[in-house]
Amino acid sequence: MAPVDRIVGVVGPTASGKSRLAVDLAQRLGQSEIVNVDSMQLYRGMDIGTAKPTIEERSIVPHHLFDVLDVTDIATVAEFQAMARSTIAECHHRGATPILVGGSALYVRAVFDHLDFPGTDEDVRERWTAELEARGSEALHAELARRDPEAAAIILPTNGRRIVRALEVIELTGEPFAATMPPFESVYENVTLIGLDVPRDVLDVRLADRVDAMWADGFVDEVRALREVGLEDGFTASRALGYQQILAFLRGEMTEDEAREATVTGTRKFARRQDRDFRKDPRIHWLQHVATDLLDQAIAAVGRPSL
RNA sequence: GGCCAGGUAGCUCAGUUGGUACGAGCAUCCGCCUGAAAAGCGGAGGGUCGCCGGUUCGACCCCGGCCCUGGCCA
Repeated sequence: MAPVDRIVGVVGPTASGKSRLAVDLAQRLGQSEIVNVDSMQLYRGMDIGTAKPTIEERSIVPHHLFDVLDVTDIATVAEFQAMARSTIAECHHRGATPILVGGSALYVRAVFDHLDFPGTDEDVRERWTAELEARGSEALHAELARRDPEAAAIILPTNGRRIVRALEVIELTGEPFAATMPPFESVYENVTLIGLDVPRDVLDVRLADRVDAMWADGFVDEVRALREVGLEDGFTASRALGYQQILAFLRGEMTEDEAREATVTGTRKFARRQDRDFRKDPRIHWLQHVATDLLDQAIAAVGRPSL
């Protein structure tokens, strides 16, 4: 009998084999369901470029939070946090173990950690964004220093986006903006986080091969089709790796080859950042992605929850 | 074979009338991140300035020779 309210998380850089391990784990554990924790796999139609599990793979084990947004929708952490937590609650309600899989570090933390996102307001943010464009980040930083010296001391004067968000929160809540991240402490009781460890040189080869494979699978056509339904207007979706570059190619801003190259280097950079981010989380049990007994190790780790 | 341009950081290139390389972008490594986290911001490491010889107090920069790359001419 599965422990009550157990949660498993599988994290790691892109192309490390998370999806595969998750399905294997689900089958071995039984009574398990997979929950996506990837900001771009949220989008309908973004399949090839996000390496989304196929429909067949998803038919083996229940999968949640895939294909829940249109490319014109804006993905936000706060909304994702709510969706993910209620999905976890639903899994537990039906006696299943949710296995969360994803590479978006902040999204992972938003699910597990004590993160409370202050609200947002389109008009307020637009106004500050306009101010940023008109006056520059230095001037806005000075403005922030007047309203919230502590936040201003932490946020760099060059980081326009954080300054705008801080000003927005201060205006909305009337309270100072907490400019630092909380410690790695879970809101849940029984969590096991498994990280897939892939040496960087190995990862580089896998990434390049995977981008080539995506191209061969019709990545460009996928983007072309999504462009017809408004991908370029999608604030977040249009920035996804590969999609961003192919859109530039379709606009004639670069050659197709340059787009592919840029996708490879962009993905490599992203994977390194994911790796660095996850390394900082002391709760993660790291397993070698090539271990022949990877699944056994993962099962063993689940037997010893992180917290 | 002759002429021209060029050989400076891993890559693409700036730069100095001779006085310890002012470098930049990309890459690499690292840090930050609370409603765009496949996004945004920042820091660091890294160069015997093609090779050999000469001139000079001193050369990456001047002179000679050589090697390599690209282009033009034959």
